[in-house]
Amino acid sequence: MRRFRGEGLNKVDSKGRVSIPALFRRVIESCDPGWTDGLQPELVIVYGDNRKNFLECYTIQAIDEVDQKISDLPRGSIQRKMLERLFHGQSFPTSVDDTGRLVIPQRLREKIGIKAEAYFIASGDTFQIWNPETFKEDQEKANAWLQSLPEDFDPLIYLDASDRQSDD
Amino acid sequence: MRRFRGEGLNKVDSKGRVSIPALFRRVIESCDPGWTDGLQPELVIVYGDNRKNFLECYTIQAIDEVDQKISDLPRGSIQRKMLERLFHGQSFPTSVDDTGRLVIPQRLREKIGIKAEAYFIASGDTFQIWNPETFKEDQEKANAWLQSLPEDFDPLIYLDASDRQSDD
DNA sequence: TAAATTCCCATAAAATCCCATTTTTTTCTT
DNA sequence: AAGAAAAAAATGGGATTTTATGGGAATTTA
Repeated sequence: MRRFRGEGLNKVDSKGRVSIPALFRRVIESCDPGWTDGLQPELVIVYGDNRKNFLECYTIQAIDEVDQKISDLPRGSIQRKMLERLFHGQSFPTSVDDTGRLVIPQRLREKIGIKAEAYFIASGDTFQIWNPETFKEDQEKANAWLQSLPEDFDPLIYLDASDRQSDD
Repeated sequence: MRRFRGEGLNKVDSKGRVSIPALFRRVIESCDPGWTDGLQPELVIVYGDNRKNFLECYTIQAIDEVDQKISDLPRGSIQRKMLERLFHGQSFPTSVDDTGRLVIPQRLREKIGIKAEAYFIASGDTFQIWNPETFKEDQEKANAWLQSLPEDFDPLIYLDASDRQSDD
């Protein structure tokens, strides 16, 4: 499973078009089982969680995994209903055009307050699209929190804390 | 099996006509084995479950699967009778017209309280048609529930809860 | 024959496609 | 190592196509 890595700031034009950082495109392509050179690689934008002020972009492989897990949940359960709404209803399937751009529909741009520029940041097997201002604020909060920690604190300690009982 | 994805709000005119979101049409077409370019793709509206205040729309493939499962049940069983009534009796076969619209009969519009607008939302291999107001209320309940959870709660945790017992 | 339904056509807005230009990055050459 | 050439990435704009929607005529239904 290839992972996204990196960040980028690109312009959004009046039609909502924005270039996807080239490195991200390589991942989107390789994680779309139906993609082959010349085609437009597909992806899915999930936007329904109101507590998040960014768009979360899933590769086809990543969203397929989510879909599979959802269908493993009991029919009629509240969890399943909620996740179906979020991932099936409040999501937008789209593709990367032949110039490497994505079109973010008006409604989604408004939702996260994007106007002239969009900030991209990798997040494991998804990447996020933010209003640059919003991201900056969020980042400052994160920095403040880091600052509150002892001088010699190393975030990597979290890694050792998570027991190596995993399943991958 | 192609899945529906996305949502949309469209106008309903005095004749009961309403555009089906274009992305949904692609799925309806590809899931109708008898469909070919130029024809009107078919689908089935199931409306009998009184606990649900929306219409559930099945592709031909999806309804065929349901029919198959029903016919696997023992004849005369209460379960079979109930499902036959719901899916065979209280359902309405129809098709998408050449302008991408569906006609919702008067009776069904009244059942779910649709007047000037209809809200569409994907739900796996079916999609639902709601009165926009009704959906909003329902969604607010879901949001309230989300809000009641810890700040950093991630709905995805439900996914991980379902054991990695899969077969892929 | 009145009401409802279907068919046909029209149009504005939005989304998509196609092509061109500018920037940036990489490669090649001296 | 500097500069030139080439390749890749980012961006801009116009033309074309698709959507969503409205309305009237023809047809069917009750």
